[in-house]
Amino acid sequence: MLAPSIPIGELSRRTDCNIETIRYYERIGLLPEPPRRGRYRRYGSGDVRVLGFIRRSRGLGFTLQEVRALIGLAAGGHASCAEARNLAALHLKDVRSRIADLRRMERVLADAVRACDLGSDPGCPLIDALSEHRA
Amino acid sequence: MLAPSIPIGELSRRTDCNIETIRYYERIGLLPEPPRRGRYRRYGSGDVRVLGFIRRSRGLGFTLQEVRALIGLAAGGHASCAEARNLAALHLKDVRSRIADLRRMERVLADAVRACDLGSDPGCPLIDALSEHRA
DNA sequence: ATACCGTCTGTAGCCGCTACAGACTCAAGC
DNA sequence: GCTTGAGTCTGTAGCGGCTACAGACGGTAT
Repeated sequence: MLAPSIPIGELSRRTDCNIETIRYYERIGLLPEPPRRGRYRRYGSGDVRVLGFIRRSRGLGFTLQEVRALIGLAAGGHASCAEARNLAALHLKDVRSRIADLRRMERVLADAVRACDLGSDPGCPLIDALSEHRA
Repeated sequence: MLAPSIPIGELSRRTDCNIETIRYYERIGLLPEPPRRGRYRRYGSGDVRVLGFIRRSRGLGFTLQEVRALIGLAAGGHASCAEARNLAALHLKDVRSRIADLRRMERVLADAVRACDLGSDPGCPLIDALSEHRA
């Protein structure tokens, strides 16, 4: 095994992850503290893999807590698959409900913008919609 | 005009807005400081309307900055409609791009969960997808 | 009198970063 | 050797939009 030799800047470039974010992940214990050459952190290819894993998980919208769990499951054996699946399924539900929320917003906004463009309304359709109080 | 007589708890109930949030809005200058009876805030029906407006705007995903602008536009005359429309159109774009992001996540997650359920994979499809490094 | 609810202020926490300031290390060029 | 510049370091504070206390006080009902 080669001694870890990747400086933080290069890790940042390779994983497309901000340097500050890398240090943040270390601070909160998501990434292990790497060995140092003098005061400088030095990373190995394992760190590149782990950080890549984290970034891809984040890209799917998992919270850092969930990422923590996923890393644990990834380290564990085959048996973890069911747990990972459940975590993903739960998160998928959440993603879908957020999509539903956004779609509702989209519909109302699009309607309001369209009504504004038509200009047949005496007032402003958007402002009116926001002002109206119908429970 | 009646003297404002609605205590904060009732305003909270009427607008379905947390008491702490109401005070937060006041702190950041989104809601005006109401008159007080002793140390207690007293609100009027105008406040109910404004806070309702704020809550509905938030419900459409507008940021507090945008809400601030919308309130200004609502106070201004008819001429503000075009500006309000543009604000909404801009925000709509943002909502749509967030939907697109979430849909990408949804697709990947759903695929992974499905693959996990099939169980034909030697490893865990989700963990593998997160581990794989293909740029 | 006492219990209880409502309200008050002030502060700190949540998430996931991001953005500094100000110090240092190190290699290359002159 | 001396300077310059890029990279890195620590520590702290900020963002948005709340939310959650603690601990004090007010007003009403029993």
